Amino acid sequence: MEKIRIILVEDHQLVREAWKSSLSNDNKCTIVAEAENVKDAVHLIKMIKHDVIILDINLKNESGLDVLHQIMPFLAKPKIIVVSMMSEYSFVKNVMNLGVKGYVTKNSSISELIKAIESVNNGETYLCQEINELLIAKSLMQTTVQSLTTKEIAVLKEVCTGRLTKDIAAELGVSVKTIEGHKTKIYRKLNTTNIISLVNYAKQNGIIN
Amino acid sequence: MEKIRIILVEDHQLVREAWKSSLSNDNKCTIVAEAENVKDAVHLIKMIKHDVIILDINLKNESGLDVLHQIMPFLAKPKIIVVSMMSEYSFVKNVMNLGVKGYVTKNSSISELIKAIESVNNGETYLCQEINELLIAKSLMQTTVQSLTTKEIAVLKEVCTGRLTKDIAAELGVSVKTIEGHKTKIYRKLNTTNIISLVNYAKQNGIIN
DNA sequence: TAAAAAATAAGGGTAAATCCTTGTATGTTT
DNA sequence: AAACATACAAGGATTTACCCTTATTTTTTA
Repeated sequence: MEKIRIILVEDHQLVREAWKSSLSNDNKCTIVAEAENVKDAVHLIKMIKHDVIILDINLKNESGLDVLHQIMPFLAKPKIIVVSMMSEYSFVKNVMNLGVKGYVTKNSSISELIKAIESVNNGETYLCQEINELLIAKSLMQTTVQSLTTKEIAVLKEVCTGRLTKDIAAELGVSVKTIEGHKTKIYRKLNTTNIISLVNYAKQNGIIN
Repeated sequence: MEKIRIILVEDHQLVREAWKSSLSNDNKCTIVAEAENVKDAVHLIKMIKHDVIILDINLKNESGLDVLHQIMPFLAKPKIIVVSMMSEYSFVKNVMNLGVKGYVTKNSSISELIKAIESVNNGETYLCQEINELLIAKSLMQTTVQSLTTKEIAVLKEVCTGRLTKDIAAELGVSVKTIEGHKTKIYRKLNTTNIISLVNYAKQNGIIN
């Protein structure tokens, strides 16, 4: 039987080596390439024949999301498993909407990762236990946060850098009052009154990294 | 020859299992206990006979620093290796000052982790390549940030939660003007004018997690 | 396609944050 | 011990942020 060919994108060498040894023990798959940054990952994915991509989202100073955005247009039937520390609903949702087929948190076991590889390789979708439970809980509660508009997201991005309102206004070419209005709306939608929560929300939803 | 007995504190099962298999391949050490949260870690460290503790600092919703604070008073000659994503100078410095003997970033290789285990077990101190280079660079540059006072750190902690100045003032039992003064001083010392940088500094220096 | 509902833009008023300055206390150097 | 430096506390003045309201445009829905 053919082994499943895997490209591994993970910045921490310690973790990468460890996974490699665990996966090769399993004997059903083989790692054909490794990358620890966005540039290498995109290059290797385009060049090397593979079945499944395992992609860590939290790369050093970069985001695995960039890898997704850059490679998706080039792949016919992408079989991508995202491995992430994030287990927030909207973050998972956004990632899955990019066409990812598997989502495994770092709290999962090796056996779950292997299950994910096999499922995704067979064309199925796989979510780890933790995320499955999260989605069920979420669909039962339905306390969806009112989603932000394009302008609001643009403003939120700027706010999260710590810029002054007047500078954001200059940057986006509108009045200070307009930006303040957007901010008020953002605060109301996200049901908070402080920047820290805004930054956390932005991080959890992949608006910033 | 006796194997080195290791207690492993790491919240991500995926990483924990992977390390376990890598370390057992090495054949010089054996993992006698594992923990994935502060409470279990402290308990196991007190109860189980061991040589070296491998401690991940970034635990889910908790900090490995708490483990350090809680166990240090109970251990005679603690042989602790911290594994962390953090490679900021002052964070490393603070951790080492708590009596840690080894510091390995997650960018290191398995062989570095094994070297660290052997060194620390022999009573030596071990820093991984990355941190070694960092310390050398730092000692050459000497662009030390003016350190914060006790009050300033207390205020910074509160500021990082997003609380209003007047609430912080009430909490600490001083005037709003006093807290504002502290904030101005903090901004000046850290050479910035926005909260976001403050939060980043606080995170990097283990003031918040 | 007309009506309703948001999104965008901005003014006015108030609360909060920031900076500058002064005073007191505590600690350090020579 | 006197001179100096630094930490802490708080007042005054200005800037910035926040919320409420209104007008115009764009998008949804009936």
